Amino acid sequence: VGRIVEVEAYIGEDDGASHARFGRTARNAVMYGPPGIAYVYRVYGMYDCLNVVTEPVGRPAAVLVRAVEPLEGAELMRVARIAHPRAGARTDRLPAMRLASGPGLVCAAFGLDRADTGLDLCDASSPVHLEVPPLGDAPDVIATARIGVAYAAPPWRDAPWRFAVRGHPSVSGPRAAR
DNA sequence: GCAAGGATATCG
DNA sequence: GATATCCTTGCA
Repeated sequence: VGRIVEVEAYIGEDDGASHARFGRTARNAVMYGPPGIAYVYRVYGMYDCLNVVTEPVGRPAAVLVRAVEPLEGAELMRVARIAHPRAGARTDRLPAMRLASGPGLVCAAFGLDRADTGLDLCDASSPVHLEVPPLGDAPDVIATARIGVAYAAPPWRDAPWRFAVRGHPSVSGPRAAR
């Protein structure tokens, strides 16, 4: 169990940073389907990234889950991280708060891969699903440009569609960027 | 600062 | 069918 603390939004074929920018393909087809479904893709040949499809059928969009704060089962996440082919030599000593601090690490920690594309994340009987957290203090959320989309033309490259809990230790990237 | 590593989309 | 590129990470 974890709390999502960092995400990025990708919306429409117009979005020059989205996988849907070339239109519908075999890889991104699920983005055109109903919302609430998992879209897991592989990047750089070694990491898988979890997205939640959004928007009604026919409108390709998704939210990339970039970082999660472990709430329960952190040591199981660590085991899953160590089992990943790209695990580092220090994964066994990582602070629990950093076990899912990056889009590739979220999937590694939760044991997700591309085969999980299509899962209904709104179904509590699904192997992985979303829950609405208890109502509490409103988190302090910052908005920045999305990571790793330098290839996109403005305004998509600079659109402030990355959202993160300000100063949260589980947010991805170097401490200075959090 | 950069290599690893393979799928993806596009080009020939 | 070949090739440039990629919504990243861990180590030098």
